[in-house]
Parts: sequence; structure tokens; C-alpha cells
Amino acid sequence: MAYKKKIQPSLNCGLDVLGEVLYGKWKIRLLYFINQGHKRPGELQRQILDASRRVLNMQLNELEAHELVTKKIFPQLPPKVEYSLTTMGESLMPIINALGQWGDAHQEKLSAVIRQAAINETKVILIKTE
Amino acid sequence: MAYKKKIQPSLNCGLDVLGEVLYGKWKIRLLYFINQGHKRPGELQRQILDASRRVLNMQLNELEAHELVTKKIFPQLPPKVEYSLTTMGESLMPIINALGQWGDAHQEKLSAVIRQAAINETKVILIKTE
DNA sequence: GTCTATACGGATAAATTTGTCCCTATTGAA
DNA sequence: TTCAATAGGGACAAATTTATCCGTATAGAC
Repeated sequence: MAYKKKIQPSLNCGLDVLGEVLYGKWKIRLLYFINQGHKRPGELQRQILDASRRVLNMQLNELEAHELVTKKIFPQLPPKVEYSLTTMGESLMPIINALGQWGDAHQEKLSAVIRQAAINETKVILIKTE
Repeated sequence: MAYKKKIQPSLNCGLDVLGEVLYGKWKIRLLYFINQGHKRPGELQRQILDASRRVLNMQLNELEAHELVTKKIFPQLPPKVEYSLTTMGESLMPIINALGQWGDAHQEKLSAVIRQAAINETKVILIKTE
């Protein structure tokens, strides 16, 4: 279960609510891979190896609570669960796909500046400690 | 200055790098308002009242380091600074605008489910403490 | 019997992000 | 002379997010 917030979010404009439902390290990827047909939790975990199982579950729960995905539990053993996009979730996919394409298009440049930014921070730290 | 990360991010796909440069509570809004013509830090702070000045500065620094915006410092007193989108930053604007429109279009529904999700969490807590 | 796969979440720790409070500087206005 | 506006950041605290470790449960394969 997600943790309760002490500070209430403001929900004044579209970007506010967008942030609430999409702000989470793996949420965009989860929607992306669900849309690609990877519906079961285990599959999603194998697609997103850097994320822990626990956190993916929490973020899936939030996506479900925010009605971007639905969860279908099959009464079987071993257990089987499938996630699907809701209509609202599907309506977001063109934008998420565009984000992915934008990232792909700028990946080299961005990887470089991200790494450079990390180095610059290190420099500052080194100067400080001398 | 942003804090140094201990865990290195993976930058394998477009969505990875996208997350690195756009993951920050106010970054999308900053780009949005800079694109709207609110270029000076003070203006941006007045547009985004919920954010503290300190954090906006840090996220602006990151956007600059990631080359989505440029910063122009005018050698004046009192100081004057203006941010502008880079070409790469501009190329992101259609998508950010689409995100804003999506949020606007679903704002009522999403506000409702966000609030409902918060209530459900509270319920769970109440049951636990009895 | 033991191991794997499936799925879930509590308790807790670590990392990260965000916010608060304080300080620096200078110009011009009241 | 004091105050507001301008911009920035250090030190620190709080909130939030993410990760780790452990435990539940059952069917089937070996």
C-alpha cells in the first residue's frame, strides 16, 4: 500500500493532476509495457529489471487506484494476475509513445549531458573538501 | 547544487533518459511556463506558488545542465536572469502541451480518483490502529 | 522432500527529493 | 535609514520515494 501523504497536493490545473498520477519512477514504463502486451506482474518485472518487485507493485496499485489500469485476478493456483489499460489509460498512450520517441531521438545527446552533469557535481565536491 | 546520486541511473532506452531529465516535481511546469514567456526566476516562482524558491532553482540548474534550457545572466544590479528553451527543449514542448491538455481533459475525473485513493489509504490506517 | 514459479505485502532501511531558515549583495524608493 | 526587489546558495530538516529482507500460500516438476 502506498504511504499516506502529509502534504495535500494541489489539483488546480491539468499539469497538477498529471503529476499526481504519472509521477513515480516506473509508472510511465509500466503503462508503456502494459500497452505492449506485457500484462502480468512477473512479465513487467522482467521488462524493468532495475525496479524492485515491491515498488512495481506499489506503483501498479496506484495506477489502478487512479483508474489508468484495471487489474484482473484469476482464481487459480499458482496465482495469475493481468493488468490492462482503461480507456483513460489508453488515451495517454500516444503521448507516452511520443515521449519514448523523443527520448530515443535524443538519447545520445542526453546520455552525454547526464553523465557530464554527474561529473560536474563531483568536481564541486572535490573542490569543497580541499 | 543538486545532490550527488549514489546509485547510477541506467540510460538504456529513450524512456530511461527521459526519466532522468524530466523527473522532478516541477520540471514540466518550469518548461511549460518558460515556453509561455515567463523567463525570469521571479516570474516562474510566482507562477508556481507551491514550490519553494530553493527547489525551483535547483531544478532550473538541472534543466540547464541537461541542456533543455539556457540561462542568460545580465551583468546588472539588481541582478537579472533569463531562461530560454534550447532547441532540444523546444522539441519537447508539443508533448508537454499534449500532457497538459490531457490533464485538463481528465481533470475532474482524476481529481476525484486521487482524492478517493487518499481516503482509501486513510481507511486502511484506521482499521489497523483499532 | 526440495525446488521453482506464481503473487502479495509488512517492517524497516536507504536514498532521494523537497522544503525551511538563514546569509550574501546592490539599487532605488519611501 | 530602512525596506523591497533582484538572484543565489549553504546547512539542515522533513517528507517522500524507493529498496531490501522477510514471511504467506499452492501446484507441479524433479
